Amino acid sequence: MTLVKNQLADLVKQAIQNAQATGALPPFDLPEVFIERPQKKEWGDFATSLPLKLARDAKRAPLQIAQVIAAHFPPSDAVARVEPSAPGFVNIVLNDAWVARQVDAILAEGARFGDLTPARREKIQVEYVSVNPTGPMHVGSGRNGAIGDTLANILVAAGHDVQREFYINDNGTQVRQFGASLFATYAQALGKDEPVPEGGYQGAYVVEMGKQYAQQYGDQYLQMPRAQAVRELGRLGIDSVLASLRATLEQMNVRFDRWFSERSLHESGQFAGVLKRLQDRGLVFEKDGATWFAAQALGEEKDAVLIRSPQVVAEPDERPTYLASDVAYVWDKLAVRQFDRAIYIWGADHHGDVPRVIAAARALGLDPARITILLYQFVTLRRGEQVVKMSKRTGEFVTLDELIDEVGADAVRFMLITRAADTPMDFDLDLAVKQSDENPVYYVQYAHARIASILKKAAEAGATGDGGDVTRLTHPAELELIRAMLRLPEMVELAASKLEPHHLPHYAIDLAGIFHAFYKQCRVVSSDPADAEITRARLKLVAAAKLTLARTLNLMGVRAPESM
RNA sequence: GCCCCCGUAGCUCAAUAGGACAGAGCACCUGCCUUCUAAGCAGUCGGUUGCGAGUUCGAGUCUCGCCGGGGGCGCCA
Repeated sequence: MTLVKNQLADLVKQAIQNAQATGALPPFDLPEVFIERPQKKEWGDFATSLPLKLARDAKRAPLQIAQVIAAHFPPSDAVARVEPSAPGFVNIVLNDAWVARQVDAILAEGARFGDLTPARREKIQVEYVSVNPTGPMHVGSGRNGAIGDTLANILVAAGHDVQREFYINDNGTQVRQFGASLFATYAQALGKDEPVPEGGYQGAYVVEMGKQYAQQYGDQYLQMPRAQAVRELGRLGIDSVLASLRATLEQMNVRFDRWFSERSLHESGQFAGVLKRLQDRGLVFEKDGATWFAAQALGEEKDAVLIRSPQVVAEPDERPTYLASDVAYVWDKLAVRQFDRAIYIWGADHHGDVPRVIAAARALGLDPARITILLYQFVTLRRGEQVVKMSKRTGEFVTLDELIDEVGADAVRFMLITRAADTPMDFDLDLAVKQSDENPVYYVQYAHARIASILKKAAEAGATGDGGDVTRLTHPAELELIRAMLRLPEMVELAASKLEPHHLPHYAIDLAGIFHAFYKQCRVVSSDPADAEITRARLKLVAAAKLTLARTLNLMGVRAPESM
């Protein structure tokens, strides 16, 4: 479907060219025409402030330019009126009959309504969550997953080839540390006096896991060399944590195409190859026994360590830093797997790492414009006035699972994507639970369920929308509903181009509200034979509305229930 | 000290590339269920967009300074 606003932009362009041809406007280069949605209904369905921007080049007063554009506007069956408006807007009002006919167009598109055809179909990777697999997820990672998965859905709708990936941090010190903590709780479960090491993982879940391993494997890990037991328990622990992360994420409808192991970057020699490339470009040096990336040579503030020195870290496989993996990973994404774009969803606490990854990409000869690192701000968890501090090391936090249990997966996911990513979120658990009944997500889902109920009632009465004449839809509430549905493709375009999923839930609330108002004013299923035609038309209308709501909910990863 | 993000109604947040009189939900108050789901509808109340300058025809949005909150500046992960 071509976006209405793109068609209108073309018409505005033609109007200006027509005016220039007749001499009503002087010649000048046409800037890109932006069509916007005005805030007030009186200002029409669409508007452009182009005359205000054109005033200088056209050497005319803005309002006069608006008048000229309106007077030279080419005829279109979609447009009823074009009105100049002070101080220099052109307001465009759609033709109601054309609007009504879009119901048939929407129904024809079916579940694909909202899909776009991009100017260029790109191969895009979205990498999200990627939380350390050493414990349960907290709400922050939930925000990551909700944003990433929704964004991936949006990019698919926008016509791109999207791959969803979870990067598993299964390399280096933390695996051993996690393993050492598990070894301790495991040994404790078998009656040994074995304290959890300094800086180890302390949570109750570590104790739980230790007990479970003791039950499952007996004392076999006490029989082998300690270092081996620690390593094996570490990997075992990561695998079982990953399985539970996956279960939690699936509850929220967050899914992945691939789980990518950090360790594989080192085992496959990928990192070694990338290091060689950097060395060939003279961007690697040795200092104090460590191997450094010469980021300063690329304009960064500081150089950064790629491989720690043996004096500091004894185990060879624990020497590569996070940056080392990040450098190999970005190479893998853009050069090996050849994604056109790689989108990373990171917590704001990693913002300091952004310049180094970008610098590394440049150093490897990759175009940094292909990389987007989307930072989302922290979620502050409160219970009333009290801030809930979270730390995986101390094991003190509210898990995402607990939150989902209390509030529900749909509500959690909806709340987490409703705020713009760069807005720090305040999440009051008391309020969230209290308000879960009145959460906007239920308002939207309720609209969908209501339509399902109407269609069920209609089916029972033997009424269908087949052959309905949608041009009978002339009630203001009907037309407003159709106009609202027509905004879905624009929302997809907006959210995809700006990588801002939060527009979707706001649109959903809007659309649901307009449906509820329609529902109050216009009865769909009527037993009066005189209403047969309007009933048919309205059944088409609500079918289209149901489809539009369902699509919007699906894009957000939220269920569209048939009943509530 | 330096760097990044944020500050909008009592609360949680929107505001599409700088556009028109800054909008929703929650909370509060007033009405509305004999007909398709009242998890609903209609309405009331609520603002010096943290403060002060600047750029612009036009600033919540851009620039500078200040105030407040969060985060980051390791051979941690």
